[in-house]
Amino acid sequence: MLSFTEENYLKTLVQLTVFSEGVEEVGVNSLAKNLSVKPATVSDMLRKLKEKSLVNYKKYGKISLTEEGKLAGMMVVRRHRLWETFLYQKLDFSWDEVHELAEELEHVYSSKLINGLDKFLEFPAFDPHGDAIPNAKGEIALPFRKTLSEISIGESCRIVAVKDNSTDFLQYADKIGLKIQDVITIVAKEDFDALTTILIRNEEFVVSPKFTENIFVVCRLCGKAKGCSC
Amino acid sequence: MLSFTEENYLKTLVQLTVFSEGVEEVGVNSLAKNLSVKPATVSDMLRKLKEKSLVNYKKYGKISLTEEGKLAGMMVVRRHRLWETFLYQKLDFSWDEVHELAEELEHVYSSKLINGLDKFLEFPAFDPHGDAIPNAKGEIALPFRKTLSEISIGESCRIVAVKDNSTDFLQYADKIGLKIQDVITIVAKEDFDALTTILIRNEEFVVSPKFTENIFVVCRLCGKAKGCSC
DNA sequence: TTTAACTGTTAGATTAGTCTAACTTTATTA
DNA sequence: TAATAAAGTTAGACTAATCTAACAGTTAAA
Ligand SMILES: [Mn+2]
Ligand SMILES: [Mn+2]
Ligand SMILES: [Mn+2]
Ligand SMILES: [Mn+2]
Repeated sequence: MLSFTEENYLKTLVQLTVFSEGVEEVGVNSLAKNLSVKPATVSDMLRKLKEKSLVNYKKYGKISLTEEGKLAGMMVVRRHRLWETFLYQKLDFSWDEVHELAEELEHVYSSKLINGLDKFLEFPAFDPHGDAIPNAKGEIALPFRKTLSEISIGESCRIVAVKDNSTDFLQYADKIGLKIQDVITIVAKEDFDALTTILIRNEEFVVSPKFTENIFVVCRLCGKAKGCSC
Repeated sequence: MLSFTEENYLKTLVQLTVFSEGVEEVGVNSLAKNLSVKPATVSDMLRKLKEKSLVNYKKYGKISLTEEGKLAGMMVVRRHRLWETFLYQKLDFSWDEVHELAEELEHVYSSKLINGLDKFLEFPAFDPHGDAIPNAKGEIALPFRKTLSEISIGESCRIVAVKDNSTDFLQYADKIGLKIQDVITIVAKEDFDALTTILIRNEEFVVSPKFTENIFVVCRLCGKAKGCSC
């Protein structure tokens, strides 16, 4: 049995490695920052997680997940995203309200519950933020995606997900009418401060790099992020 | 904010007083037994609950809930029973599977979640075990009910709820085909050991007092437990 | 290559919730 | 009423998760 806290460490490690293209291991400070605890606390906990064969790690070394740890972390992500989908689809929560509650619900462990929920929702592929939901085996389709900040002037793309799940960001996105699957065109971009003018449904908005870096997009025609020849 | 543990103390106090006809206060030992902890632990916790004005209590005295404590305890019961209903109605859990999971889900606090769930389930009045669900204000219709053990030979009654929520008991009830709203007739009862022969849907079963004391019934015609003149 | 900056570890303290063992108060029974 | 039993409290200890402060190891710069 894993405690809430252990599960949070594993989930965060999944986010920091599995979901971070090209990153296989992290340091104590980075993990501590992402968990909002002090490095000393992480050092301690790592001993316990290593004891349970959930992480690969040695003193002063880098941290990575074992297969077992990765699976456990993936299951937390699965539960989180299924609950978000439930709240959004069935209880009429908005996409900026679901994350906080899912942080708690994700720790209620029961395969029967979570697989029942999956079936009840008719096996959704994505959560309300456009993130893929791992299946019962902990497998997930890791998509190649660009961020909106990588798109050039004059080009169009399709929003598939958001990186930031914070209330602030999501409510701002709502305010300018942005939705998953929308098409965005880059109208202009300042070299100086990267302020970008975008076009959504015939309306223009000036947005910051903080915004454009938080939006995942693919080619609006073929759905690919890399090697698209449309 | 109340911790899981504090919520469990309050919920148990509600069960031991509010839901126990004629009982207004309990002792440390009884509370300890019901929470599966030692009396010393309860003594400690009572200081904290008193500090927060959730219980009335003084050293070596009896324990009762304040209005505030009662409301908080009722909300835990509300969450518990709504989750049981959700699992039973929407995720196809059987009535002997829901209790354990609801013990965890009941501690996820969010009015929006719980009132949303209530609405989604179309404001159910009873949980799968026949127990009334408190409303959003913590109010509940406390029914007068007898236990099956109080019914005389030759009389019939209608099952409205079960007292025991344990897997063992509920699976046994399933095995003999017992369901909420069934009509039961007392065929015979031994003075010696209170073994009782009952009739459900034209089948006879011999059951123990442990069983008959765990079944709540009312008059099969008027639905009353007391003062029925049918 | 030596120092400075950064990264990570350890020691000691704290809090919540629990326990056992010893003690105190209240209730019951002889 | 005095002895005994039952109920309840307190002291001291433990675990998990956290912190701060001091220390140690690693990396990068001067
Ligand atoms: Mn989320
Ligand atoms: Mn999400
Ligand atoms: Mn229950
Ligand atoms: Mn129930």
